[in-house]
Amino acid sequence: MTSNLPTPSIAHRLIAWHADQQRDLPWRAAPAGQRDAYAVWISEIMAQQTRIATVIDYFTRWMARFPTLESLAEADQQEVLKMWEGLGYYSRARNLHRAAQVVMAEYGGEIPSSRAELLKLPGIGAYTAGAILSLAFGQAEPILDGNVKRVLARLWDMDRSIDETATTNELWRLAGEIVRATPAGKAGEVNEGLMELGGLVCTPQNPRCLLCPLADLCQAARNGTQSERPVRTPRKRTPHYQVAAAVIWEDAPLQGRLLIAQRPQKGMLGGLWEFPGGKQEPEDADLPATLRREIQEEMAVEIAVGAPITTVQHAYTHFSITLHAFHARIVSGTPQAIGCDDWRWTTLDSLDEYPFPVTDQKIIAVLREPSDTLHID
DNA sequence: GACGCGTGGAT
DNA sequence: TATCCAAGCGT
Repeated sequence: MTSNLPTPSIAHRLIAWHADQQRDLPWRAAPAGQRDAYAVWISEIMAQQTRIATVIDYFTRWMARFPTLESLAEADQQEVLKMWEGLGYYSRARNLHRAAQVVMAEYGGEIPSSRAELLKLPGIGAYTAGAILSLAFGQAEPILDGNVKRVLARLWDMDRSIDETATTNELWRLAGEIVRATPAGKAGEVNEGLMELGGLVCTPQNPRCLLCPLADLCQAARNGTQSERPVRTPRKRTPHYQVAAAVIWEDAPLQGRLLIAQRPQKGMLGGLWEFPGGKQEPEDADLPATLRREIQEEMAVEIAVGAPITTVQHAYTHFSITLHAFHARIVSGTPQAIGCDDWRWTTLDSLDEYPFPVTDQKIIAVLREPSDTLHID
């Protein structure tokens, strides 16, 4: 399925190209291979499934607030999630926080420098382990992320989907061959060069093959199949749901305190706060009925639903929603944390202290708009 | 192996 | 406007 390519030449060219073309990013203060392991770790976790342009500001703020692994381990989880607010995939932040505490307790605060030990830490998988080992500790360990998959799938013009396990194994093997053909101490530069090449030149659409240092070796370029590589397994269509959220006022609408609930640690948006509510089910006559049912189940109170506030459209990766927010008040009962981890009465101003998903942030923005239209009936 | 897990930029 | 999907990991 693959022809042999000169891996020492690939490594050599990647080192030269990387030295000349790599971007100036805040986590690249030191040369690849001798960076602070904590900074490498944070940047790699943030960059998972996330665009670099988005990561830059989050990384800078994070390192200002949690400059050391110890400062992260000692922080409150709510503050960690607040720093992650808006980045998505919040288990990354929860795992990072837990792993920092493990490293403090088990390794005296020193990030381990072996693959086996790194893989034990929550949130560190094969890719992140390889990145830390090569970029921080200079070890000749391979990495395989989306960029490297794409570059290698084109170099070897692979016609099997890169999402299949067999293909992934083959790609890991090739990434290992390249990094082992690298001069001592240069593995970080080669690994980062592969990623950077994928990010700047060997892009998913319209690859800049004329600028590629490996163009004459590339089997996809030779065969004219760049736009067909890598082969991906098509994903399923995403369903759409109607979701209702209640802004429950302790006193009158837009006055005094309102009720927020903390989502369970496990599952979607775990540990974040929200306006209580949920998905509309077939038995719900309308969205106010959805709200009354959900909040009775989650917090054991009966509510009266008032005027609509706003509607938010949002597309997640695997489904999309229309979120309808309503004013509401409690008719009977006192809130209990049943379907949520915790709940609070808070003022509109102090909502900033809590981490919220972007959908609820949009509701908050509307509540803060000076407006005469937010009456309850 | 398949699925759950967020967000926003590009096209 | 709709669709894709970016430096993956855990279950």
